Amino acid sequence: MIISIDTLNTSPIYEQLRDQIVLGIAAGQFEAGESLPSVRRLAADLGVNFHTVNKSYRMLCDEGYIVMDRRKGAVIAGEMPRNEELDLSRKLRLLAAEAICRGIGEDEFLKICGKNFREVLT
Amino acid sequence: MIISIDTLNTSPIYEQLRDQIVLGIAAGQFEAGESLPSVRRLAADLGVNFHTVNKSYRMLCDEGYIVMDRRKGAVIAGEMPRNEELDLSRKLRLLAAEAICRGIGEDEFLKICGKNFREVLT
Amino acid sequence: MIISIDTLNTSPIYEQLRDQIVLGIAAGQFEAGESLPSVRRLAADLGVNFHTVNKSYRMLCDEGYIVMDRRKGAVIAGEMPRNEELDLSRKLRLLAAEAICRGIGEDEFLKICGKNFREVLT
Amino acid sequence: MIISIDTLNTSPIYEQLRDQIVLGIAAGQFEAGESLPSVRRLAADLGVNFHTVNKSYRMLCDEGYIVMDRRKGAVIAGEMPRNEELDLSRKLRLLAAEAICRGIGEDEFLKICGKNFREVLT
DNA sequence: GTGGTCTAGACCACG
DNA sequence: GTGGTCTAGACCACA
Repeated sequence: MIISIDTLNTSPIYEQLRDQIVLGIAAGQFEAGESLPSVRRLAADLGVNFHTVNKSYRMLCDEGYIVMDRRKGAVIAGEMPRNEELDLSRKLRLLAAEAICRGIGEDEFLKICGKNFREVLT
Repeated sequence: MIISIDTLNTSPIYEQLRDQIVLGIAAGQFEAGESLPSVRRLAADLGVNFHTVNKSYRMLCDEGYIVMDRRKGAVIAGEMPRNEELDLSRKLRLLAAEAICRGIGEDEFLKICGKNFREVLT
Repeated sequence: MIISIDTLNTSPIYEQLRDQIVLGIAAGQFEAGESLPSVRRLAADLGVNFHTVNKSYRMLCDEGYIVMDRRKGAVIAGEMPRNEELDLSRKLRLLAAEAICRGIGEDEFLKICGKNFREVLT
Repeated sequence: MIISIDTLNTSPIYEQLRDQIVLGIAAGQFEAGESLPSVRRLAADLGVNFHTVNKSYRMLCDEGYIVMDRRKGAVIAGEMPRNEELDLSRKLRLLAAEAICRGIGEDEFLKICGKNFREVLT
């Protein structure tokens, strides 16, 4: 899996990392139980400090995407909890509002949603 | 329109403000050409620093939601540009990925999208 | 409130800090809503790095003892969740086992528990 | 006796092992003078490094739970010293503090203590 | 002035 | 060789 950092992006590196790994998991590029590269390894590869990668992993761990195994390092979680729908809804409403302000109707909005959903899987 | 800020929330106040105003515009609580409260007025009402409100207004202005008028202050824009689809898509893909990781399929995802779209309008 | 660090103690500084603050809250030395010293302030007072104090505060925050307020910094939480009984029980069973191995019976164990409970409040 | 280790657990394996053996001794699953499995045997059974088991045994030895016999290996100690009350009290105070913060009173705390004490013996 | 981010590098615990 | 802890210091975002 290819992970890249955009230094021009305003969002912090650890968040970019976290997002790309989530996208990778969703795309099926990682199997459940598979190990991610070690924090120091990935940090070296990306040319960032290992604390930064560590923070991403910690975040993914808190969110249930990965599990820190004492021996295998960071491992893709098997089953992920479904509780966080509230936050998904909150974010979706904001995106919907931005779309509405730009004159996008429900049908078109759903079409965009579907298109992006499928793009994740490719 | 009711705006509430949460200092416990991790997202900055100016962003919370900006988001709620966007939601308000989408819900039709403001007409095009209508004025928002003055920076100082809103700041006083919310009990926040007026620099904070100022930053929100500047943000909304940069994004095309409002225009700053020397006399009428912040005014809801008439027509808003549709350019930012790239960012909409980027955010949607991330939300889709998070949903996929939690076992939500395309149909259910679209149902959630539709539900939240309609909730904005109420 | 007096916080001290024992460099001879094997447990990490951030944990010692966390524990002492929990003891302080239980003893009523902090009111709900009261602010803790800023991370950098406390770090300077204790002669440790601010990241270390930061970690303690983050931990206390995750556990619900404090809340990070964007303006007031770290604030003692009003109501704390009661969910963590499982961990309390697990730890208690281990302590009980150690006591049993040393020939301490239930009555004496409970007497020790009560004594220490009351000592926290003083 | 059934010993299970959890590599996802944040506490080190040697400590998990040590804790479970202490619980086993308290529950009467070992007689004084009885031998524990050899370091290599237990390590193989659990699928862990034998250094890890070794460290647990050394720990138990230092604490007086077992004695290392050149022929019989690790043997459950006959009489265990009662000195460590200080540490017991320190840990109990912390648990009491956590309980107090969550609104648990002395009576309820003692009830929980008693319940867990008895559970160790079963 | 507050916390957040990031870097850099040291030492230790663990397995 | 892995992650965890701690230090030190820089810069930025926020209010």
